[in-house]
Amino acid sequence: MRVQPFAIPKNLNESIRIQEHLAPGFYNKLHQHVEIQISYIKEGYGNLIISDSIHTIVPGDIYVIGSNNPHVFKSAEACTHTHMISLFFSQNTIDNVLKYIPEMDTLNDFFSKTETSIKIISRKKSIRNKMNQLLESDKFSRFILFLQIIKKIKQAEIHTLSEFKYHKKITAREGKRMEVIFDYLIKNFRNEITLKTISELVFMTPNAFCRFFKQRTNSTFSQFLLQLRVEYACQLLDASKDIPMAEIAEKSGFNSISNFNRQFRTIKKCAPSSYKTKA
DNA sequence: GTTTTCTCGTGTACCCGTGA
DNA sequence: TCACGGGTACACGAGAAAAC
Repeated sequence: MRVQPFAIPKNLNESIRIQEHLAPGFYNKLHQHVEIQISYIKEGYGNLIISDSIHTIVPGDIYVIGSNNPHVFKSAEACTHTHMISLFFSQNTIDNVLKYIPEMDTLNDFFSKTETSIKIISRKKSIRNKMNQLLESDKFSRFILFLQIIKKIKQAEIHTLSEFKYHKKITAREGKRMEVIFDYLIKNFRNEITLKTISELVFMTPNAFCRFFKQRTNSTFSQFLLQLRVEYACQLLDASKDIPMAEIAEKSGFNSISNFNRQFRTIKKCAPSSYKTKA
């Protein structure tokens, strides 16, 4: 999962870029780009890994990915169809609007919300409608819709996905390592993974690996693995109320139900049984 | 069946040295 | 200067057992 220094293809005569993604799976390469990204998941499910955090994605979700935040949308194994509408724009676009049109100053603090990446909690229906309209609109209408979407996001209740900001540019070499690490973790999190195994995979000593991983993700290897397992357990709990807790623990990669209970409570601030009741 | 407590082994952080 | 390795202390994760 090399962190691609991704360049969003954009014509010189447009300040925003609309992208419709229709494929069996999401674009699964870890990447980062200067442009802010607003994405509406129409179909498909899996996980969004962003900086130091992992989140379950389901149809209807809307995300704002901050500038240069390394991220990847990973489809679930059983997911065979994905549909996502994304909007890309640079901070300059809004700065220019604000500079010349004083009436737009209500958008002034938009960037305070998008310094990091966020998930939209409220006003999703109207944002979804406008994202859908973007596909059939001409350039002028698109820009108006873009401003309306920004305004809706500014008013919406949000959930911050990650507070962590990695200020340095991730190099190709680092990216290649992260690619190997994330791929291995995502494919094997249900099994036992030792620090020795994963550090050998990227030709590092356990000490060097711990430091490398922490510096790039603000999360320790075991914390990250734990998040992956708990998110997967939540998906299982959401999917069925009938699976016994011990089976969910085992399927999520926990060797004991006691450890599963404790770790779940640490991450989700509630016991697995109460999460199941709420789901 | 689920949650909590206790104990032991391992992962992590820190300091310092080395080499590119 | 930066990335990485070695050594080491300690925090914390994981499993067993008990309690609910």
